[in-house]
Amino acid sequence: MSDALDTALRLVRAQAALVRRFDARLGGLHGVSLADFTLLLRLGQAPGGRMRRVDLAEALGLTASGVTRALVPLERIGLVTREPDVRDARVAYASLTGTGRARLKEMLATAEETAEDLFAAPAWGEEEVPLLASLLTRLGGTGPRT
Amino acid sequence: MSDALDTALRLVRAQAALVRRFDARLGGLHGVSLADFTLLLRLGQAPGGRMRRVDLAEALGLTASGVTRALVPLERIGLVTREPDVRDARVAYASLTGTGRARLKEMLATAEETAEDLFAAPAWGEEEVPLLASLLTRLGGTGPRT
DNA sequence: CTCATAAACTTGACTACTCAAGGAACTCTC
DNA sequence: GAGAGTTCCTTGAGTAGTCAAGTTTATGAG
Repeated sequence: MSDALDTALRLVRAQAALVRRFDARLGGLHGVSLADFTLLLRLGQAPGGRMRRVDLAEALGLTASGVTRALVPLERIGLVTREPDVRDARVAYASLTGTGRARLKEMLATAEETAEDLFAAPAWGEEEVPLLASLLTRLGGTGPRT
Repeated sequence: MSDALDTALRLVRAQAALVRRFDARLGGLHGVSLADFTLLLRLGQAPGGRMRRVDLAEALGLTASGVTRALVPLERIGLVTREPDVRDARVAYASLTGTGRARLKEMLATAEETAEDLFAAPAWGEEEVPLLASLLTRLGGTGPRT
């Protein structure tokens, strides 16, 4: 088997393992999945803590319907609310609540810890993590779905 | 956000994009998903083209029930058959059929192509693909579920 | 031999997506 | 100002996995 195919398959396996670690940690401490956390994080980074669902979908690499479904439980537990747009009645913003923002801060600490554990010395050198990040970025997956 | 967390999130996005590319290519040409292909590939690498379902689960990073469900459509389209063990009536081997082996060979060519495209020059240097592979291997995900 | 425990597998109920279709609201052209 | 087309979002149906529970078979201890 070629290096290229081998690398691609390893990437899939590594991601599955990584997601499971994050899900276990975030789920255990905060009751959310990595996908939930990522969504909240993007919202937290957006001005005003709110985004149109369409933009959220693009930022997360999901479809619009995936976002609709992902938001349901987050709205139910009060981390996110739905806000209409004054100008355009088609758009419904997803907006972090106060609770959402507070909980996100705690989740972020957990996620940082988990990530640091994952890339801990001595297995990982100081410069290797950014190196991995730059290689992964070249693989795409950022920006709009094609 | 730390480099570590940023890198972890990039890995998730890169994998999603990669899986979509493989699914599109393999699905279009051979009617299978990347997960199907990976399963068939592992079977193909095993002696006699057959494995116990439990070992297949471990090799793929799935649960036993995931394997049961993944095999159903592959048996239905005749790429894999179920074979009992003579010694132990609990075990049911998953075994590549002749057709399965032939189709796998074609799929492998497609997968290799897709992987080469993904890591094509000039964006990717000769030495960078094995480098990425080695970084990913350090992240684990190979071997038994913990 | 018999009983307890363990291993291999399947099944039901669930989650998290996808795609395709559709409703409602906006915008553009005449 | 009326359609025609486009955008935003939701919904129904389907796929791919999870976990927990159950069945069947094997094994080891007395």
